[in-house]
Amino acid sequence: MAKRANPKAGTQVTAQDVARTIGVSQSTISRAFSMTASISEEMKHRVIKAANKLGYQPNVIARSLITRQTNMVAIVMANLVDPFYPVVLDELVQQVQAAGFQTLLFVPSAGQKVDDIIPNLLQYQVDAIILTSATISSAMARICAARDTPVVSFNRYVPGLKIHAVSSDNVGGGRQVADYLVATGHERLAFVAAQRDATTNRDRRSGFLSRLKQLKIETCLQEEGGEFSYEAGYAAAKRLLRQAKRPDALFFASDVMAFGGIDAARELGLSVPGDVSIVGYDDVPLAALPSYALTTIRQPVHEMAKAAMEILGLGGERGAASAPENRIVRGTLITRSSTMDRRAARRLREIAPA
Amino acid sequence: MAKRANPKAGTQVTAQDVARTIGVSQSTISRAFSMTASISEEMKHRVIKAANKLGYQPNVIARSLITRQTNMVAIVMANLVDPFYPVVLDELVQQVQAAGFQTLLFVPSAGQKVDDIIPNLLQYQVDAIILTSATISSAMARICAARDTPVVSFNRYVPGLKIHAVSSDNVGGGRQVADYLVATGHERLAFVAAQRDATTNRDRRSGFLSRLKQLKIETCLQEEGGEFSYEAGYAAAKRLLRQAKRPDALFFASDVMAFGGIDAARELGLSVPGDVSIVGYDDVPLAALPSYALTTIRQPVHEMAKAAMEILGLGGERGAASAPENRIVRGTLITRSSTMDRRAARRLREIAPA
DNA sequence: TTGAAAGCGCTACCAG
DNA sequence: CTGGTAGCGCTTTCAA
Repeated sequence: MAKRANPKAGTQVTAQDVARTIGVSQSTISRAFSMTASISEEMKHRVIKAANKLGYQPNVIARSLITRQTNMVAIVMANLVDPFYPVVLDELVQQVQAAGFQTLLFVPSAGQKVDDIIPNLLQYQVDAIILTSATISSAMARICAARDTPVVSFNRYVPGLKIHAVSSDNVGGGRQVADYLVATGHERLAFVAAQRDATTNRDRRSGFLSRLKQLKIETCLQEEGGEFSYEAGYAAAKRLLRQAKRPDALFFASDVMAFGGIDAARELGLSVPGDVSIVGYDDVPLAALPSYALTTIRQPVHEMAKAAMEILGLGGERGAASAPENRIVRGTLITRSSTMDRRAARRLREIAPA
Repeated sequence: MAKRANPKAGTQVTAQDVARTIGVSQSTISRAFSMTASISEEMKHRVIKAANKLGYQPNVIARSLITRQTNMVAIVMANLVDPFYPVVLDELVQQVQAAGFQTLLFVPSAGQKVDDIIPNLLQYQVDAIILTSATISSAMARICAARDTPVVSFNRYVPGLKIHAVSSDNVGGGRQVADYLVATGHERLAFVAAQRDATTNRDRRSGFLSRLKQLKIETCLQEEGGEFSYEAGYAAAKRLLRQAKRPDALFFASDVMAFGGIDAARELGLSVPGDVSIVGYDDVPLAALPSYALTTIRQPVHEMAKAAMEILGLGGERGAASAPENRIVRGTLITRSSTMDRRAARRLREIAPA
């Protein structure tokens, strides 16, 4: 017989204890804490009272062993530094909790591959996995599928990979920016890219460039930022703005990059938007502050999180989608004072030249 | 007999399955995945090979039922909006993971009391609880104590409450700011407070004010911000800076408040630091950017997290502290260009008056 | 070193 | 509606 091996043993009040004190069976205690089981109101009250007196709380770990549901959702956050991600995490966690689930958070440490941590999460028998800006191998996707653990990739997708994905309409966002900058009379445009392989980066860029081509705008410089970071945006902007024929509008792959771009421009003695317009992507909280007042595409984080929950079967009607779904939610252009209408300025100059 | 009630059943490969395929007992499989149990190298290899082929992964949920250790640490984050908290969360999660634990994250939704969610976490049998900028009642503290679940309050403490606490030296930080502002020739100082009951707010303020008194500086305005928010800082600064005899230095209870203060000053046509010096508290990443370049007290987040882990017994040597510990880590003054030396400026004016 | 068996705390089935 | 009982997948004695 297994005798109390652990010093902590005995600390916990079990259903058995409650059962004994009021002289009923342990099953009855279980029923009192179940929504579905049938139990008389009177008995339920007796149980609850005794439970409270003893400080009994059902052990959900033991429960999950039988129900095969831990009610835990794993969230893998590849990045917490970019201010966009706290927003995403907040939204995700709120919705997970609202659906009655707990969040098991994992932040890969530097150099740790997401593939390596999935088995860990699986061992914890999580009911679903949400990957933000991270990807897994198709082998790992298969392992998750074999265990019936749905996986959704948030803010990124991998064509051909058989997991669900939710992202905002990055191609459409790029197009919106192109339309807007052209409509406001910008003539020498530039796109500052981030990680080559990130779908967010690729789609924003291709939407932007293809629309410019449609609009017969020929001059679009492209600069590799390398990363979605302030420093990358800063360095790229410096390079672009020091050119002889410098661009009159810079579109950055993300807001933080754009912040770097604005600071770089100011450091060069250029006015934003007077000399150069700056556009970002995400609409992080900082973009709204007067110091940057950044024109940007707002990512519909709330809707994206909702879509993720639905796909995972944690939303309204339960039951995860079986075929890999790829949901795309449309963003909105938010215009602030990091951009301006150059036609008006030009007209003004024509009427009253300096 | 309980027959597979759940549709998901059968999906999982169990130790029993592995045992059958290589014709050994299930206990042997268990031993192969245990550090301590004695098993021959050869057998271990056989087991691991078979396990890999079948895709077997131990079910840690089942394990924890016996070991009474889930290896999960609950982190309660009252706030993810203030940019200081993502930094804290990142650090905390990294250290929790490095110690071999998983993070169960809880973000109270608007209006949700922390006391109400603790039972939830306890049901998940977490091994420890970390509360950031949140407090629980002494009744709840007692419940946790009765279950031997250590609780540490991070960046806040409640005198008299019997839980562990880790914070930075907020009194000392306030003092450092006072010393610095006085030494650099500021004469009309102001402190912008946040939540009255927050120990962070109280201590920073009392350190600041008491040192000023020691230094025989009489004029220190105090303004209630109300909250640790950009808007609160902005509004408070507007009120202070519109006064006839306006202050020449503002010390805000936090960085985000200070950002609001800087923007307010600029909106009023005042130069920072030319007309007014601004000091914050926390040293969030944004404080380092040129647009704000905020002088502030850097909170030693890494050291604070380390202290929390030690107290909880998750650090180097295991074993939680039994008596409530209150650890205080010292911060550092980081001077940037939101403040200036007014003595130099004054001397200059005396030599060559405008 | 290995196998057999008990049981962690709970749910789910079966009778009554 | 309630009690009895069989296990969820695992660790841990105890014997061999």
